[in-house]
Amino acid sequence: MKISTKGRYAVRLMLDLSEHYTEGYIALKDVADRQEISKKYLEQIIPYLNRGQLLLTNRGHQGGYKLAKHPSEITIFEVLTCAEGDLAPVSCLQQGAEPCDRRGECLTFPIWDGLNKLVSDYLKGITLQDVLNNRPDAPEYNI
Amino acid sequence: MKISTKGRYAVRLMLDLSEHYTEGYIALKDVADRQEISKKYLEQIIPYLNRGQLLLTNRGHQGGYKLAKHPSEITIFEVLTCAEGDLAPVSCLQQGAEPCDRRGECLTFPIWDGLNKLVSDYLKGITLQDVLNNRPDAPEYNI
DNA sequence: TGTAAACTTATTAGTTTAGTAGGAAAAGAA
DNA sequence: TTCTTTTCCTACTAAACTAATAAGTTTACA
Repeated sequence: MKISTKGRYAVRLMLDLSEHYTEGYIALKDVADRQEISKKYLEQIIPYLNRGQLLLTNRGHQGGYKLAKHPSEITIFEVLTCAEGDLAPVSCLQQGAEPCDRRGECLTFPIWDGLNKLVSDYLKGITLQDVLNNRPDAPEYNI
Repeated sequence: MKISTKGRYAVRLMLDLSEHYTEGYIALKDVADRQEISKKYLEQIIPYLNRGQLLLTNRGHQGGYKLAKHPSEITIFEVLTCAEGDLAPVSCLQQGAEPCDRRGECLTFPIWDGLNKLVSDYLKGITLQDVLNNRPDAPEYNI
């Protein structure tokens, strides 16, 4: 039931971009320095977030990344599923999975199904903005 | 966020023993046959459940396993934590973990903390008996 | 003494994790 | 044009984990 560094770093990257949302395109180097994460490793996580259309990119000099939507419009669920893939606790619950042979007699299916819904709903209920607002030093009004 | 076969098989093993709770000691071979799980693999999962004092054992001829408590007194949470270890989604939330260097400034901690509580409470709220009662053909009163 | 069961330890092929490494392509600046 | 700074892309790797299989030991009933 662990979340890998890929997912956790993706969330931290997106939160860092949220904190600097008004500052235009942010170089990955700056995020890596602030978050103390290997820039080379972050570079590998970026494509997953791009595939989910969560980022805007500028290449070359003064280039960098910017959130494709306002922090209040991006949920932790979106970020995690982009980075980690389907969050379903068992493979038979994954999007497009064909039902397993034991499905009819499977006593455990409802357990995992319930767990999946619970986790998904929880993570869908938290936006990047929500996390920022929850900072110890959060201003009363953000952005 | 996957649950491994170790955890899933542990739950199925415990549910199988729940279904035959009144029949004394059940040989692992029978569970393995019914559940279509390698008996040799189940043998390796047993020690985890034993460490959690979830099972009673009889060795030798006519031996087998039996739940140490009534199915209504064993939760899915207990079974999963025995088999899989701490279910916390991030290592800094694990039992006895020392707080990480970035704890003070970590924006993501509350996310994982909330997720951990949510999942734990959900799984603690489901007993083996609850799962049996939820069977399509469940009798009105069990055991 | 035979047999059926639990118990123990070792091995293994394959996959995943968490990176590191090296360079190509783009684009603005000098 | 050339330099520099950035993203982008592919390959590689050590270590750990997963999901078993295998071989044999111990226990205890018949």
